[in-house]
Amino acid sequence: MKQNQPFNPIPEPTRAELEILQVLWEFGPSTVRLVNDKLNEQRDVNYTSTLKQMQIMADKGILKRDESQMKHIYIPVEPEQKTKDQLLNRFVNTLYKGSASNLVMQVLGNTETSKEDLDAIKQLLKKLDQ
Amino acid sequence: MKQNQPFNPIPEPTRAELEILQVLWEFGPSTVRLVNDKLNEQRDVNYTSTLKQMQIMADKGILKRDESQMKHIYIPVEPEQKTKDQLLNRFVNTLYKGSASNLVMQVLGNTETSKEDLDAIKQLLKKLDQ
DNA sequence: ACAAAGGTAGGATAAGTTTCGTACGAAACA
DNA sequence: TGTTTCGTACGAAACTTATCCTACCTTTGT
Repeated sequence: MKQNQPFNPIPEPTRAELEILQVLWEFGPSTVRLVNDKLNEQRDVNYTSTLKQMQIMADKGILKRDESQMKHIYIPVEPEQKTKDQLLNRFVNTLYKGSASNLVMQVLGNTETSKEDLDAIKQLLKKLDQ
Repeated sequence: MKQNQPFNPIPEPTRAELEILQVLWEFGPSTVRLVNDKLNEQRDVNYTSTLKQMQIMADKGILKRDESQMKHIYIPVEPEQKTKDQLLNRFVNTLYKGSASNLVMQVLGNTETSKEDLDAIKQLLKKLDQ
């Protein structure tokens, strides 16, 4: 199997890939079995589908894997936050002309947000003020 | 050409479809020619590609069109805000476990936001406080 | 030792997306 | 009036995404 295209940037994860990343982010480096079990708590997926998907992600350089055991362990190459930043940036750029505050305003305007959350946001704003 | 599947919900726009929607949102109901010209300010696209794409969007029910003139006029079926809400919701759900404030906090933490924007956000927060 | 269970690898396939070539009609114009 | 320009329609092709079947190997347990 081909591995890591080292000179190309890691591509953005697709929808199914994102599902897998969520599991890895939550549970840390994992086997295909664990990931597949978690996915099946939400919807039916065949084991080999998850396997194939994770192999492809390794090919693309999204995941690396430890093959020292028979049960390979998969690990995201990029940290969770970096990937989320990347996705958030594209989202803001394409939908809000790159203006993060436009996005924030829509979020605050259109969803109910808990009091604690609002407080946390206010606090962060204060901190940013200096 | 098949039109409007009236009983199915309008699907989320794909990436290329979103590009087209952006133009229509900015310039209002438009011809394929105009949309294609705008797209070509950013990247090379063949006219018939844009045409085909917009025809497909009409098929899916994302766009409707006025065929009374030879140059058909395409119009988004859903208002801009509704489509953006939809996309935002999916984004928040898949990346931030549905917590809008998680998203907001990341945005505020990770990008430079202008003073005016921050003020606007603070004001909105105040308003939400009541 | 052998069967069952669980693992990886590698197609194959189906569906969706994106792009564009070709055909052909309508309008503009020389 | 004839040609060039501009428009739509249709189909094909290339690519991507997602899923799963089959083959085959390794481990486990009887």
